[in-house]
Amino acid sequence: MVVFAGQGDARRSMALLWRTTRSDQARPGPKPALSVDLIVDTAVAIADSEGMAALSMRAVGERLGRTAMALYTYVPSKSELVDLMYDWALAELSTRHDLEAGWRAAVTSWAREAWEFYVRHPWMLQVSQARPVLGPNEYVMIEELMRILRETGLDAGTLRRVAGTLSCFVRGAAQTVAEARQAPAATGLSDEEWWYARSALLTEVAPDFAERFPTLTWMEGEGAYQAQDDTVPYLEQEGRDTFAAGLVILLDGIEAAMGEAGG
Amino acid sequence: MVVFAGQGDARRSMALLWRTTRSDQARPGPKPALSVDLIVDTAVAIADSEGMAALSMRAVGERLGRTAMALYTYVPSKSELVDLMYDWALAELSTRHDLEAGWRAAVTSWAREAWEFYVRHPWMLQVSQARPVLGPNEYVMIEELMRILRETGLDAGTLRRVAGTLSCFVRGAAQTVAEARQAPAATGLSDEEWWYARSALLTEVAPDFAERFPTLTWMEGEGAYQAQDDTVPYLEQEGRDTFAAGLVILLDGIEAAMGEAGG
DNA sequence: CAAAGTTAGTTTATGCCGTAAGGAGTTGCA
DNA sequence: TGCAACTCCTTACGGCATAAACTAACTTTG
Repeated sequence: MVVFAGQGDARRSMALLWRTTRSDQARPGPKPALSVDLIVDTAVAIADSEGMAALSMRAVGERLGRTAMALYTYVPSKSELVDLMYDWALAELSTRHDLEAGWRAAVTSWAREAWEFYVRHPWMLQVSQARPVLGPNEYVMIEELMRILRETGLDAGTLRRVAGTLSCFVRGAAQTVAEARQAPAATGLSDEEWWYARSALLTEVAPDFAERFPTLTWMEGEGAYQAQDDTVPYLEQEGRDTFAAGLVILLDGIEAAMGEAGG
Repeated sequence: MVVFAGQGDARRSMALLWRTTRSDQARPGPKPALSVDLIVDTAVAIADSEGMAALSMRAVGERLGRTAMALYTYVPSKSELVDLMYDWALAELSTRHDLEAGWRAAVTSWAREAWEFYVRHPWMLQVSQARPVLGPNEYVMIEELMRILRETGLDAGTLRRVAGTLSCFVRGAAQTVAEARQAPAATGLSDEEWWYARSALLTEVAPDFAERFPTLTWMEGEGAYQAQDDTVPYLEQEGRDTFAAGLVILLDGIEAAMGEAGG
């Protein structure tokens, strides 16, 4: 019997994720002033508003009027805290998309919701996906997508691949917009200011741009990079636009796969 | 006339990216023992083999037999170094995909190459996409994809959205596999060991798994999560698999869009 | 009721990080 | 010869996660 390194820690972190420990019975020592839930909530608030880079044990502790070390009574390490944040945030996703209007509408609503969720919590995209956290809400999210996709009649293996493709796309599309939103605050420049300054430098540094990049120059001329709506920052418009179009492309592709499989 | 914050730095970083500074003329002071290229090369080597987290100015300096501070003579800051690494690495992508066999084959080869590239340089995926680096090789990469896609006959706006969708998907799919590759080294556990330990804990912590997640349980039973090839780690197989299937789905979706547009 | 044991939270310290500041040594040009 | 420009170093600051040792609060046991 092999005992894997860190298995004891794994047990503790799974217990935290699935909340299987009972803490109602009286225990010696001072009453805890904090709780895991409170710490996770606070950490999520920091990551939402100031980004993952600003999330430190000190910062969380400070918001709660404690030192960084105080948190270690509740949570084994920062990485466990991030795992808890990850699963905790996923709880806000809805679990029952309507299948009345068909799988296409349901997938669309699942994807839109997930996209908005990631844009709202951009730090989620920085948590590694391999070796998933395996918390309850992550399973709920996957189960929900699979439940919808099963309506297509595709076999289980194809379903897994389709779901993976959708997830990759939604995450990727959300990341672009999330980064676009953070950029102005991070650099102190609006999209327009930034682009104005950069494009001036670009013609300075690459005066032969049009010859080197003819297709891009053509697209620029066709107005492919023109803002439609002046009230929304350009990069955000482009991101939303790409997501909407990409989703249709994917759904059409899935329908094609159903046709081939005789679904 | 507004002068934007950081524009002076922006000029220097653009000059570094596009290599428009000449250093051949004699200058006072000791001969530089290092060079921007050498530093960028070394930094890329570290990020490739040990991950972005292991990339520090001290680490780069040490490999070159210098202190961290020595690098600041060549490169203004770590974030500029990362920008240089980003564009430098992109240079290895090929610029002339064959269009003889049609756009589908060309897009497939572009996507495969990009996917392999990102898996080889996973740290690339951690460099923000909004406010792009705007180096020469980044433009080459986009130009090449657009050149291929233009064969579809779609309008410029649609092209932009299709290209964005493809990029999101390729990046997302590559990220999954890149993380899967790093996981065993990071945790000291193979996929199988890890899964074995975790699934034991999972039944402990969620004995009612089958009722809570019926679709996932069904898929498991159908063998959707079964490894096909014992010589390749499971997560990597799944990632490759998803990428291949997703690409076909996307291409079919693009064809559908061409049909609608009468292309 | 007192001693013992457990727990929450603190302070302190270690070894990382990016990088500012200032100094030492090297080189080309006046 | 001297100055200015240049490379590279040491030192230092404030940040980070977290280990270790401590205090103080509380329950349980004798």
